[in-house]
Amino acid sequence: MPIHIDERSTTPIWEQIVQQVKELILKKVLRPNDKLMSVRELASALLINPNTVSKAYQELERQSIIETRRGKGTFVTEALSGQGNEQKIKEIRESLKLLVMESSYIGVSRDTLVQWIDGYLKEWGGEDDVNRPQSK
Amino acid sequence: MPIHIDERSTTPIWEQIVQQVKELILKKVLRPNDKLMSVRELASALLINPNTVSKAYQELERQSIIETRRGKGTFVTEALSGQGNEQKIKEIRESLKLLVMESSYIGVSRDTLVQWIDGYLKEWGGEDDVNRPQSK
Amino acid sequence: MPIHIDERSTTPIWEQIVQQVKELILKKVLRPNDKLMSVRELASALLINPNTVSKAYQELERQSIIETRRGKGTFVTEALSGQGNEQKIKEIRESLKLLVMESSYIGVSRDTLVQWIDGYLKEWGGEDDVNRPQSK
Amino acid sequence: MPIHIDERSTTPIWEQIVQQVKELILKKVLRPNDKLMSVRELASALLINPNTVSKAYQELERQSIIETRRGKGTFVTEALSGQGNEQKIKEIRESLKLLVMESSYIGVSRDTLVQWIDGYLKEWGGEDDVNRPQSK
DNA sequence: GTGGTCTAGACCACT
DNA sequence: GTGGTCTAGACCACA
Repeated sequence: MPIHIDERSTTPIWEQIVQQVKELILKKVLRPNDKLMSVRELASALLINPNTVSKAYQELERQSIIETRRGKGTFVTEALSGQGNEQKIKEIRESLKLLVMESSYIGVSRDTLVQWIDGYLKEWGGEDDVNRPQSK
Repeated sequence: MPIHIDERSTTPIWEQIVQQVKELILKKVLRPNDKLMSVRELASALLINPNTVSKAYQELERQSIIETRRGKGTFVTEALSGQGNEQKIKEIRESLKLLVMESSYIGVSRDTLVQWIDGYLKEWGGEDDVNRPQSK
Repeated sequence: MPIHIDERSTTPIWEQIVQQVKELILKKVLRPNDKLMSVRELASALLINPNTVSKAYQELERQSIIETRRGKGTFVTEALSGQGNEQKIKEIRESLKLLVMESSYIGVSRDTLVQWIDGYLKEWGGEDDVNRPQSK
Repeated sequence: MPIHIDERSTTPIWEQIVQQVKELILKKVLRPNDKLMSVRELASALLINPNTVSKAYQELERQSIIETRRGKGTFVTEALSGQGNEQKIKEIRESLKLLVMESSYIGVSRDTLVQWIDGYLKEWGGEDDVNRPQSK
């Protein structure tokens, strides 16, 4: 569970953790029912405040990506909901819009963007529906 | 120059203004040498503090997107240089990565993303007609 | 971290701070990873508004001279990259031109100018000793 | 008397005029007792407000670089004072300090600076004491 | 505790 | 009229 923090980054540490856990799951380094490091373990490993890790875990739980089983620890949830969270989609579209705008300004072409997207998807496992193992 | 602020959003007001001005330029509603609303005008139109507008304008100027002429007002810059800002590209790639991650989780396919991108680019298209009518 | 403000000067306070911080770094009074005074501390020390200090710090960060770590404070950046900023060079040449013009008018010779330059460079010299004593 | 204004520049127009007049004198395009264009002439030539030209001329007069002879016009003064205006010297030293600081940051060497200085002096007429014709 | 954002209102230089 | 700067004081997220 290799997570590393960039202290300089402007994105909050707890958010960096959230993002990296998600990435580890997409990359299948972490799989459903795998146990995460405890809050204290991870905090001391990263040399940060346990509160910060806790906040990250809470956010991940809120997104139903992990779940805590009392007395046992924190685990990756079984199935990742592919339910079209409308709110989330809106956010993604908004982010994408800004991203395409910025790309336009500095001269990054459409095709380059698409290439980058494909690059990431390939890196994380190829199949188009990696995130919905039960369907199909 | 229709700008509107989302008070609830977590992104700072000044940044919302920056983004929307950029969008207006991409959409060619604002064209090179066009005058922006004055700091005071825009501030009272949006019911926000002039300082906030000022900060937005200063950031836009820093990015060479607009320029202020003393005592005259603020204007859209002549040409948008496509200088390959490496730092900026890094940021875009990072954002894109997160965005693709989120998309995977929520079940948004690669093709949908590409469609969205093409949609935005088309919307800002290259036509040279002044103030494209929103209808059509 | 001795900074002092000239209230009479026409150059903005925030810019005076920027300049003096830069000077302190060149003089090696401040070194990479050193922590700057907090916005509030410096503001109350200088009897100015925290916003003004903040603006100075933000400008220094924009120039990659310092960096802020959330909730921790503001620190001197590791390495000063000598990236050949063309725009900046143009500005320097312009300033230098004016300066030489003024010098000519007032009867300051070329050699005097060169002496002054050497004086400054020597003052900020390359020695690696921490906090060079002003005495000696 | 070729003067041109950069509307985009952040330095005030009146100051641009002051600088360029000084430069023209150093370059000997304008010589002692030469008549300057009238305020109105110059203003309409530059498409700017006469007040702005007036302000520039006032500043030049304040520095004893030009003088107005009532009913006759404005003229370049006879001899340029080489008196070591202490205040002015202080200002020059301060500017030079900042300039050298900035140069250090972006990696412009001492020798480059000296070359630039020599370049300007040569451009304006070579002799070291161009500005004090009466001595020697 | 840290820095980031915003408001309210003031003054200034430039045109 | 324009934008730039500063003050006073408030609230927020982050650690």
